[in-house]
Amino acid sequence: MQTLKPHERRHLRTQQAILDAARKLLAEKGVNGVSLRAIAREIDYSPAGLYEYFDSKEDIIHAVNSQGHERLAAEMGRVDTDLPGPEYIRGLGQAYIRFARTNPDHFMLMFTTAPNGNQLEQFMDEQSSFPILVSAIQKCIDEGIFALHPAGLYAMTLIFWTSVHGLAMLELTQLKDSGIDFDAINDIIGQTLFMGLISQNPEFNPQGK
Amino acid sequence: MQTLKPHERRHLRTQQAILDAARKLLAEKGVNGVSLRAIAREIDYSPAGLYEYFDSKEDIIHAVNSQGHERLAAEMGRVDTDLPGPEYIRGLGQAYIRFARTNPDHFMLMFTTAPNGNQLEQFMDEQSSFPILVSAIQKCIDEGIFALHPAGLYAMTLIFWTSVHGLAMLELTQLKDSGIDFDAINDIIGQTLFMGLISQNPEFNPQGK
DNA sequence: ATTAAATCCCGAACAGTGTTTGGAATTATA
DNA sequence: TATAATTCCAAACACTGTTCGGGATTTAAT
Repeated sequence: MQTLKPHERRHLRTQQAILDAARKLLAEKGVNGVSLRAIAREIDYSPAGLYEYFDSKEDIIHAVNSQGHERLAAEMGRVDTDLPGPEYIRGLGQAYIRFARTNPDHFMLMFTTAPNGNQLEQFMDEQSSFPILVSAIQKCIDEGIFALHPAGLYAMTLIFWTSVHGLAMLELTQLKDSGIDFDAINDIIGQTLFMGLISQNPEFNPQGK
Repeated sequence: MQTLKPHERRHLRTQQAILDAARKLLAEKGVNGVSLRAIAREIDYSPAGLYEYFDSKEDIIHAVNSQGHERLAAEMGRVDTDLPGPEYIRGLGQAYIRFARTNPDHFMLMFTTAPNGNQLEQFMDEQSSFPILVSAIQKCIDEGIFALHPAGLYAMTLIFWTSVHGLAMLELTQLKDSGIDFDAINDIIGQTLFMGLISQNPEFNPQGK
């Protein structure tokens, strides 16, 4: 009973083909290019045929977003975990922004669609981008660089996440084509947050700059 | 020649009626509720009639967004400018988040639509939210709390803007209904950025906490 | 092997969308 | 008073997500 029946494997494979086509259209034609008819054309189906695999277009989008978060987490997972806490966080932030820059439409879709109930818990709990960032903050605490903030570890993680997320969003929307060096800004923000958290640590106060 | 002709005033008034109807629908029915037919129905026009006042729906949305930025700037303008720099910045951040929370769909639309060429310059230059925040940072510099960062005043402003913007975006999307106290997080972020910038100021290093 | 059931897939249609066209009615200009 | 500009709309077009009905095909049960 461990292995799936043939028609179940085909079903899963077709589902994935639909998601792949949707992601391809998203990258090539933008959000408006992702229509059921375009997806169906891409994989040699009729529009009505897709409803055998997803109940609605919204479900397809949610599934695409879910896999998008997995990809984002995978990118962040490629950062060397042996790096010192500060440099690890920096690497994670760069990976986050690089993902947004490489997949702008996918990133925008992921973070403009409200999650689907349990999708929130999945995002916070499972092997996702947030827990990875949490572990990086914990690492800095373990190394004695940060003190555990009274508001808790998650609050400390949100400090970094909101900052890098806001920067990524603005780069893709309001400040697009502004000529701003977002990588430099990202470093400055990271540096500032760092000094801010270090200065709140009574056990760790290196003199000088 | 200073005063407009009657039909020009009517034209402007109808244009504004279209934008008001669009904003009303946006607030009441969400983004998908803003259709040309719904707008036309709201102001007793036919869908085709709207094209006498705007060339496309995209133009209407851009105009709505432009007025949205004016409203956001107006909200931030109500913060007492006589407050000390730090508290002034805090008030601006709270106004920003409050606007996003009060007009979620409008805020999302404003910051998910790429600006329209000169719309970017208008946003950076005119009496908009960004220059207001810039003045707040300048105030902290004038008060000797911050040192001017080598990357410039705008970069320093971006530090605060991206953080509060990212927090507002996450509150409306990924972390909606998460139960997180975003006002508390906002204070923590502001506090952390503060300590970070102060610690980079050689002229200002108050001992103790 | 034969029957019953589940799955797969699509043509056609429906209500909705933004947009264009052509012309009728109104208003402004000469 | 004649001409031109402006205002407004019914109708149609191409597109969207979705539903329905039924014809194949594949699976499960007898």
